[in-house]
Amino acid sequence: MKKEERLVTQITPKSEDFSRWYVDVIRRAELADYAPMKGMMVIRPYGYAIWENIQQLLDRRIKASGHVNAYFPLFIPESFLKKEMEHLKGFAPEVAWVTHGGQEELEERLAVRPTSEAIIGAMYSKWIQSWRDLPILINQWANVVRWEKVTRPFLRTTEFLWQEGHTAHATEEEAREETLKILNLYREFIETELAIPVVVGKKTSREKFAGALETYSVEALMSDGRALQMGTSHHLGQHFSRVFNIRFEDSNQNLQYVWQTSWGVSTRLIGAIIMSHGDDSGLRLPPHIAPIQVIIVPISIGRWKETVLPVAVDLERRLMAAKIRVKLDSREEYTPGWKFAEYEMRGVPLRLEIGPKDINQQQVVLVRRDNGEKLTTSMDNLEGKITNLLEEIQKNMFNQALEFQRRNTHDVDNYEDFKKIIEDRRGFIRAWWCGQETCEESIKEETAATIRVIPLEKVKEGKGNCVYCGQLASEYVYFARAY
RNA sequence: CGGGGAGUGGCGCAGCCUGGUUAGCGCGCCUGCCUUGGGAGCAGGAGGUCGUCGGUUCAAAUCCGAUCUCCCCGACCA
Repeated sequence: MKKEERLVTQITPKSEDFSRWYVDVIRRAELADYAPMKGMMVIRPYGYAIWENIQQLLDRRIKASGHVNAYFPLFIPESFLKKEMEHLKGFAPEVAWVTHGGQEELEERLAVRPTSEAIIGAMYSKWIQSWRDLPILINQWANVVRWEKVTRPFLRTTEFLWQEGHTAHATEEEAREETLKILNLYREFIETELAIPVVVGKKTSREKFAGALETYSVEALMSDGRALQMGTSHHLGQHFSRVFNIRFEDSNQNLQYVWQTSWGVSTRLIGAIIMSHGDDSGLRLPPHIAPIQVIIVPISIGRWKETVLPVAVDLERRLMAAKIRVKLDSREEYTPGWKFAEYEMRGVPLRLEIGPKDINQQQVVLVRRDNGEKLTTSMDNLEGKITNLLEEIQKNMFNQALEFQRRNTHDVDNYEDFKKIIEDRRGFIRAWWCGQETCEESIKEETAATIRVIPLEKVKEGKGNCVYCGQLASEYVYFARAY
């Protein structure tokens, strides 16, 4: 959209200042607001509705793959957290502690969970005795607290909402299979429902979760060229089962430690939706998760209340019956033009305009948020047409994002190009890496880019020279500056 | 946590350097009239202990100190 045509003027243009644009969108679209405590935000109804849709669509998948939901305590005794040292070290700097109960000082401090491996591990040791008790496939929807130094709405807040899955298995193979199964579930969910293309793969040991054997992640490229980790799936090995003593007797009467996994996605996904799809006019929401999929704006001219409004009400009823999330904005105090701009900013995928002219012709005007296309269509089988159109918008948004990701993924074979691209254009950079942490570290220091993933699906076969040290390398990996 | 910038009605800002009596402007909000196919117009009106705490002074939005919060750039994380 050209500058002079911009109707949404309360938002800083994306090209001018991405960070301000991001915060403007969040506040103007009323997704969230800053709370009076550092790093904390209130998720407002419109933003929470998006989260509820995300929850619903993901929860369905989690359950369909054999998991069940449960709820564990918010507090974790310090001694539990201390059992796995690597885990403790990873989280210690950002744990909030409860030291008093009312006036009385506690015997033992309680951590406000930064994640629940410890408390869940402690419970699993009580629940698991036999191979017949396995696998345990539990998920919980919860809030966690991490005292981060730098915060940003949805991307990194002191408290955030997420789901965390925690499973226990009899064998390592089974645990690894579960880890990858969830990784794929996340990929499919994010691409299908959030319309965000991702790359999936394994984290380097430097980037893996504190206490995990292996960490896998789902990464996406935001429209400013920086990468965002959208979800992680960890193969925990037996680290936690050994310290929490989670043992079972197998069918050969041998006592064994279980193999575990944990995995999660958070309200950060909302940040990813904003940054992947948003434009200068504000949000663009994929239809699958949009709280309002269709906004009906009656054109209020003359005796519109007697002529236009009843038809609009009827259309709303019809679309609702067809399970479309529709809203009719019949407020008199705002002009149609104002409403057009307002719902564009809020990212509503489809606008339905209906005025006196349309009623004479038995038609409506539909305007797509994804590409601005305006089409006139008859009212016959409008439910069916809109249902199809929403699906088309969903797919188109994914394709637009995929096209962006492709254009901003660069294969490089020398460090000079690497530095130049990271500096000028950002995006994903794919290059050979020798596997040494020193190269990874040096690249990070010199370019601020990190290895996002070692992709599961090989991009290139064979071997090449490490982009940093030049030694023979067998991993072709994704680099990017990340959030 | 280091470097830079900023907090003034709901939002965006001016005023501060060079203290001075009723703290302005645009948008928004309220009332009325009139309008309504891309954020209408006119008239009237409400709303601010100038982030917070302390200090200097006859006098502080303005000067000094502390503190909190936000934004940007760097080291850690969903």
